[in-house]
Amino acid sequence: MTERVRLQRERVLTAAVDLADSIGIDAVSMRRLAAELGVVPMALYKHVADKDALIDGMVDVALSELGPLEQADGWRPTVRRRVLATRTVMLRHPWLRRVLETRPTSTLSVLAYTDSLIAVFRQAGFSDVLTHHVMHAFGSRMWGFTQELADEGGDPPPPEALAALSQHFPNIAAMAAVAGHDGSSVVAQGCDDQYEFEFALDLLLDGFDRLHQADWRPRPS
Amino acid sequence: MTERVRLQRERVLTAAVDLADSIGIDAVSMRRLAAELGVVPMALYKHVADKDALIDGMVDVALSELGPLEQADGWRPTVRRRVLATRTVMLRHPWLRRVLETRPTSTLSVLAYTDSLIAVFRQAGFSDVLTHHVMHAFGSRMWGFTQELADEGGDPPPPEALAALSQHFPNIAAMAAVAGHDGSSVVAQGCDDQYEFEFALDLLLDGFDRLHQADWRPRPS
DNA sequence: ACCTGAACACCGTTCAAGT
DNA sequence: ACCTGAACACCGTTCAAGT
Repeated sequence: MTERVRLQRERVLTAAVDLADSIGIDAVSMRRLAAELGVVPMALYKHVADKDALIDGMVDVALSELGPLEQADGWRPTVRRRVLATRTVMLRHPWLRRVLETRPTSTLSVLAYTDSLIAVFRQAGFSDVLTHHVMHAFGSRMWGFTQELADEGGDPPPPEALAALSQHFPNIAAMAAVAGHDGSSVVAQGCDDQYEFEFALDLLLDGFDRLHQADWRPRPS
Repeated sequence: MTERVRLQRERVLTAAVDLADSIGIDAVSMRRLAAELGVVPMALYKHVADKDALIDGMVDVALSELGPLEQADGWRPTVRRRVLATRTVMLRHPWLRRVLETRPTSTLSVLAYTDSLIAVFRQAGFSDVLTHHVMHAFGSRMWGFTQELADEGGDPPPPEALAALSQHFPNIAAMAAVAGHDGSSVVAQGCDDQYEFEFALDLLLDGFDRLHQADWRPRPS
């Protein structure tokens, strides 16, 4: 009985995840989701308290694709591997980025993920204070997403717009003209997000490592 | 005539900013804003094309509180000062964080801000490639906001919830128990966001500096 | 006791009717 | 030519009526 309810709830949540994957989270409404499942909108309220609970559940479903954290070698490769694995989940569910960034409420799976990452630093001998700051500095990058600076998706801008842009914003234009690390122009095919993400990730990890090695501690006040 | 239209538009936008500041951006609707201004909802559409344009305009208004970038000393204090100044604007308009994070479209003021920051690095002799990566690594932190890891606002959790939390998530609990840099418990009064932001900012600037000093260049592929 | 259709209080935006 | 009320196509959620 409760087993059946759980299954029904799971079915609702995975349907919501699939729907968000295909039509975007903004288009996922209780009514649309109900239609997708062939039920009346109100039927959903037996499985989720309200729309907020639905989204929390969607986060749980998506994060469940992530296995438990595997700690084989040192803290640094462990964290790196973990975050990059999380990143692949984020790429699979593009709506997840905004949901995690936007909503302050933490579901159990979010807390569990954060907890397991903190554990890696602490077990590696990071002091609690340093770990605290390190996690703040990590910020949303611990979820494996880059900050989107520019449009990213959508059509490339028309040539005349590019000309106007480079006139008004020569520095942005110069950045856009930088060749990707594979030699191709960034303008042509956008940034190599994976490369940029790993660059920033390694920069952070370098910083963490350096502070840890130097036995960083807070200034006495 | 066009002057009058501009003034009217400005009035609509600043009213929207004030409204978002006081009741939150989610509660700002075309209808609510119109009511605030004592006009019929449709009247707004003479000054803004649609709600997206309204929000773009709100971003412009908020960012206009920021003066032009002042470059007196080296790149590092210049960038640091600039970002911390931007942070005060963000704190004044809490809705701005989500708007900037969420919407990929860039208004002119957003582009101008980004361009002026890029200029600082380039003029300091950062190569274009390095500047590119550095701006990506900077990410949304160039806007002066920390990533919100936890709830932040709202009521503090009840004691029994804390007990349950520390049992299931001992590492998160340990982080929460870390004393703030002024010696007070974080649990009692939340993190010192300003401190955490500057910590992360300096960590990034350290990394940028180190790469620049070492004359970093991309690996040949 | 359970289910659900209608209804409520909202949205952003279109459009035709009115001046 | 300008303005605007009504209307359209949506929301999330309540609640009472029906079985």
